[in-house]
Amino acid sequence: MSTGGQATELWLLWKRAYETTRAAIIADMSAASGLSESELSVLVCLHESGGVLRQNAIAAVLGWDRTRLSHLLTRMEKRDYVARGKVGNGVEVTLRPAGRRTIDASVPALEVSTRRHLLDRLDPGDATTLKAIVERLLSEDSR
Amino acid sequence: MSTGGQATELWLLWKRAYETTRAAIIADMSAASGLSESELSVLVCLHESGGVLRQNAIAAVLGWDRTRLSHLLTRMEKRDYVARGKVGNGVEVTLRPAGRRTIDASVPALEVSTRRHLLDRLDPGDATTLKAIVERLLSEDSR
DNA sequence: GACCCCCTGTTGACATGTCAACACCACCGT
DNA sequence: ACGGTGGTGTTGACATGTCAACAGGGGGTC
Repeated sequence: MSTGGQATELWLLWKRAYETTRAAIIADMSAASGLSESELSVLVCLHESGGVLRQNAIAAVLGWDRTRLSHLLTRMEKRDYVARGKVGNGVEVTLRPAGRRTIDASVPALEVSTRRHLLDRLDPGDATTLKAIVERLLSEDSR
Repeated sequence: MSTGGQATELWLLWKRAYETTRAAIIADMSAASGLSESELSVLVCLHESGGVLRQNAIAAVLGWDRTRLSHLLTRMEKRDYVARGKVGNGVEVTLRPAGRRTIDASVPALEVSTRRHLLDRLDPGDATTLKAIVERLLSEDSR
């Protein structure tokens, strides 16, 4: 039947589990706040940094392409979630009241949703192990 | 600094690790075969099932939306990777020679790539644990 | 058979992401 | 001051995904 090797098999399983979990969390968050996944990511970034960040820094934290962020911020600016201002070389992104209200409401909802779809489905030991594993994957960046 | 709870923190870490790994594997596979991630998924599905599947079944296996698959298959049909034929209620998707050649070449490349970016970065024990964890996430489908 | 309902898939409009080309500014050496 | 170079963002064309509306077959029930 399956001709995939060990590594492929693990990858496909991981992929499917991640995407299933992701879909569930996105659905929750979209219902709770009307935010898309990307918008939420950006707002969480800003929230955790006090509300102001260089566009550059956001892209780095999220591991995103500059272009993608630029397009997204253009859309978010229109909805008045954030403002952009030139700073020397680059651009500074600032959380605006509407964005702050939304993200303040979303952070607790996100914790509830991630707990329900992820943390509560794992044994306490597994949660610890999973965290260790992903941290190792992220740190061994001999990319 | 960060005001996220435990569950959110774990989720964001997992997300970042997954997306980083995914990007690396996609880059490899795109270079090796010219296939996009979605096309590869569909071809792997067909490959593992002997070359013929109901459109319905593909969507179920991949956990995809009907619409997405329909659009993608339309594009893949044009490139002659697959053919579609009506069967009773639904549609049967068949692997065509060009598609078969491509996937036959890609399966070994995928194993190499997933080994390099995922399996080899984990301790043997961690690999086993990760597999167990994702299988649990997938099976406890009290969705 | 006529009707109804569910399952399957398609279509078109729109949202989002990607890619390559470009514009701009800061810094550096001369 | 001048020109070069690298880092930063934007833009437009295109690829891909999502959503809601629709089309049509199968299998019930009467």
